[in-house]
Amino acid sequence: MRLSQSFYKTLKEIPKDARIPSHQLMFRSGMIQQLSSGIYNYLPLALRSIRKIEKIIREELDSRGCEEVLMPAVQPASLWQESGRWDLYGDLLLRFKDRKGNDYCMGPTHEEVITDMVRRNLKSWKQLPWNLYQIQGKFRDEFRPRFGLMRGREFIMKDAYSFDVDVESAKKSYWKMHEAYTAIFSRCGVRFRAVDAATGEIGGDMSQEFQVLASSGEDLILSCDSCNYAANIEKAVTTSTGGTPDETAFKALETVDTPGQKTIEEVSSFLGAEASGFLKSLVYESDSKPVLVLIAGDRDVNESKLQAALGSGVLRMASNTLVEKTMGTSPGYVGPVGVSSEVFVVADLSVTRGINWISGANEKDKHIRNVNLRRDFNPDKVIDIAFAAAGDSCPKCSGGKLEEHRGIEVGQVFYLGNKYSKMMDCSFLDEEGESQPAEMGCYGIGVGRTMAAAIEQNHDENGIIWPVPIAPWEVVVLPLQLNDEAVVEAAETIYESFRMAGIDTMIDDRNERAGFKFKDADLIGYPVQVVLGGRSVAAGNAEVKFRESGEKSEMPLDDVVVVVRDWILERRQGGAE
RNA sequence: CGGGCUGUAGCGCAGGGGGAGCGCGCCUCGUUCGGGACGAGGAGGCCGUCAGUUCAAAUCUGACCAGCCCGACCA
Repeated sequence: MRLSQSFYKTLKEIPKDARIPSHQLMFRSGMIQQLSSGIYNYLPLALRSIRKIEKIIREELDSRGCEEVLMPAVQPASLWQESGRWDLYGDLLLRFKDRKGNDYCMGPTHEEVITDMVRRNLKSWKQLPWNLYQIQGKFRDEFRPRFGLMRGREFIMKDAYSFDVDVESAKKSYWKMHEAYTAIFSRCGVRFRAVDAATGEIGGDMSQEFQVLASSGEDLILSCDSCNYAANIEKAVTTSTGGTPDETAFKALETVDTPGQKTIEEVSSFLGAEASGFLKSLVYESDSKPVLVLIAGDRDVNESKLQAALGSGVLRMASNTLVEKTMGTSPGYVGPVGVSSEVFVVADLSVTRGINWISGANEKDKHIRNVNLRRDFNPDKVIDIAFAAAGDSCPKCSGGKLEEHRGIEVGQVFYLGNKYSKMMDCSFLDEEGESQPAEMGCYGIGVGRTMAAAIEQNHDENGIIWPVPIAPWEVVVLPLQLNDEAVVEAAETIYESFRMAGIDTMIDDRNERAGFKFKDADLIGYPVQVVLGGRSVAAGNAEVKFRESGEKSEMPLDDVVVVVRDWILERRQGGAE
């Protein structure tokens, strides 16, 4: 392609709405432009990269026996009513009516449609397993779109769904997709980790996210410094830290006045005690029933763990009114001692680690010292409901400590079970002639987000540094003096040779000054720049610059194509560390 | 959905009751030509929309719309 004819425009200044590097660079390099909040045009540069990511996905999935389909972006409400999600999905679902007044939505995901599609065709166990995927635009009316393609409302997603005869083979399908994802992201040239993930409303306990490591990531992940354990903080397990507390060291309960001191911070400084010695007592409302939650003062409640532990549908912090009604005091003075047996009490494992806690006294302006498990309160459940944190012991190996990283979730694999197949009657006859619901899995990859994450991870102050496998163009040829015939001829010859060699090549044939072209080339991030300047060409040479290392080398014009081609071919298959 | 901010040329911004401006970008000419050149000339805006106040509104008031930030939420 000739840059002089290309539909693109670079900007020197950073648009004010772009906050993170990938967004700024995609904007500045002319890859994307915003049409509306969270909705973008993909210009040629961006689309080329996206197509490459899609090609990698297709190759890895097709070679593992998956088949591509394409489902509609617009979906009838009836299917969503059947699965029960028409009411559950909330405002994230963009709904509208057609001319006849029937309800529709823009598909935010395709479990319903695929389940419907499969059930029309599935008769016998002999047909399975199936694994169907598509690459589709999805729409989710995000509360807060941000960071460009990182969290848009309309976005390109690869979603796949597996259908198996039983749990065992469904898990095989799951791990096969896990393997495919590992191959895909390696080939895209990003540094990533597969981490245990929370399963949200769908339930089940088998799900992993593929997280690209980047400081701007929205997700917090924890990984062990000595084994392969890694999990999203939403999911990361904490373990009990102590043995049996020494009951002989229990001291007598003592009520203290703490006028106006409500938060752990306030009370701890008022009493001169560490936050870790406090028993934080929170009242939640789980499916309209109050639950008292106890946790060490230096820990935070992980609501997704709590929700899973309680098996609740809707979980939220109780209103002040409900707290008063349940505990007889306002938030700030709530504690576990003397709680009505009507109230369900859940304690985090951290509560077992210490003795002589300080907690609220269930009386305004008063706290109690020396509160002890079993002697003074008996939780109905003691279970891991805390957020894990950096420095915690690894739940999987002995001696390992957890480290914290930020990540961008680019993919998730999910074992679904038979929730949808049961709800929507997607079943087959097994070997005994019995009707069985299919065991399902679903698997997503954010295609645009993967591209953004790659930029987030691979850039410097001058611009993007594309990994070769997903670079829009692999090489740019830069003739520096268009009025120098030898330069132009050398550039055109090399450009043609690259094209013949199957290298994706751009030639910057614009009549611009050298510095201008260099800046643009660095910004757009071509992995290789072949620079043809008057002096070098006169000496029979070209200069080759590698974007990532910044390394430049002068070489004979005749060698350029072979050297650069070999360098590119070595890297096309990706394989980040 | 709560709290906050912003809408003036393609981008970044200044102005703040009576002439619509600056930088970058764009067009023409000349000089320049290896890290976003310089000079001269030029094109480009219903100052987000609608209403109100006023002799007069980009400017004041109100409503609405849009975008952004913080929070809550999230496959």
